[in-house]
Amino acid sequence: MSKDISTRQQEIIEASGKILMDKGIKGLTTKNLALEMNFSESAIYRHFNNKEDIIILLFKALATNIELRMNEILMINIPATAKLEAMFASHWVYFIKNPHFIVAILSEDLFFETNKIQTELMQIIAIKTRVITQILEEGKAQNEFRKDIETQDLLQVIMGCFRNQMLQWRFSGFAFDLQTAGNTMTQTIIKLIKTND
Amino acid sequence: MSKDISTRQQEIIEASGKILMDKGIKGLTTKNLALEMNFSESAIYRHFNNKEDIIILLFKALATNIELRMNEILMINIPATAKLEAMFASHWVYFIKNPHFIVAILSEDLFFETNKIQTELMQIIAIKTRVITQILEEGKAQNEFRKDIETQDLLQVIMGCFRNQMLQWRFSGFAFDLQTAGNTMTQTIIKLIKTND
DNA sequence: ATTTGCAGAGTGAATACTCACTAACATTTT
DNA sequence: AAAATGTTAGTGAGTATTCACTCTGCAAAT
Repeated sequence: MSKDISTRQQEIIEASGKILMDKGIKGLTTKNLALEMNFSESAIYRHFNNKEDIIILLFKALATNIELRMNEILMINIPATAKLEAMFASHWVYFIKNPHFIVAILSEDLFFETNKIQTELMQIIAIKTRVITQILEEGKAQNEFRKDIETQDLLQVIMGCFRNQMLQWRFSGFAFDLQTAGNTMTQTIIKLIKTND
Repeated sequence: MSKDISTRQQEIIEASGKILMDKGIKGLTTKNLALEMNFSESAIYRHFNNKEDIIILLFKALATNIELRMNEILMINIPATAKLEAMFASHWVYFIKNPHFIVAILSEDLFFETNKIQTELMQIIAIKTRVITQILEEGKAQNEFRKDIETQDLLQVIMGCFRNQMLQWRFSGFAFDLQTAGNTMTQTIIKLIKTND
């Protein structure tokens, strides 16, 4: 139960990511994992106690990355609107590079698989909630965003739109340009929530 | 391959619904289904060719119901805003009564299971798209909704918010009052998309 | 000499589905 | 009315397959 991730563990969660992309959550089996790693099924258990731990490490990597990127954006001294744009843009870039995370994060079935996984996914949602809430409050304070709607409610709209965008991309088989579609969505949201001129 | 649904088939898809609620999509096995029906596993196959057909019939029932309810709302002679409210309200009532459909509809894994199921789910999305688009266009024509955002983009926002609301309800274990939360969400959306006074 | 990384063969449990057969009932023929 | 025939809805045992995971042993690195 060491906390450091070995290179082999890293390789295994990368292979898991590749499988998620190619065959979806149902394809993420020990057999396919061994096949992808070019070693036997039993070799997996030299590096992980069980399959759940692999998935948890995968989510931990995502959570760490999101937290890092988001905190960076929060610290820059720019208007809230620009922060919102930067936040979305950062996500599109990251998910285009790592689309397997979308497969994992959108799987409701995975969410209900075990308590540990559920906790890990909640953690990611909590991070996003915190960041968006902060940006919204900031924007309201600076008179960038309308104040006639509760921050809580605006948050739901933004989270919903974001998830919907990812879902559509995944359903399309990652066919369309997420960056373009994502930016359109971002501008739509900004139009909706900004103060009236 | 008769088109009419027998009472026994009806009972089976109802049992499927109950299982979806109690044990989620992973619990929907032939074993559990037989247990719920108080007969043997093999008896299932007297009424359905395979498990897929059960799920498809389940979705067909949902699609038929949505289409019926939505068309009814579209025909009433009320403002587009009221239609949007009525549409959402109708959904909350229906899903509170039939929460198992939420489990089914939110399962991405089910979506990617087979082509037939995918087609069936797409059908439901298509119906919703058509209805919301029509309401939005109507609202724009009547100067109820803002015209500076493409209908297509507003549609995405609404669909995203709706799905998000259902997802939260499901994640909470159907704990909170969907009607109250749903109405708040509806009012938020209306505030966002209505023309400025 | 011990640990590490792996292979190979295996485990039990679960999965959807099939098979031969049966009891109860309905319809048709005698 | 009685017998023959067919249908419907069920059983219980069994199928092949897949799943996550384990046990034993071996070779190479430390």
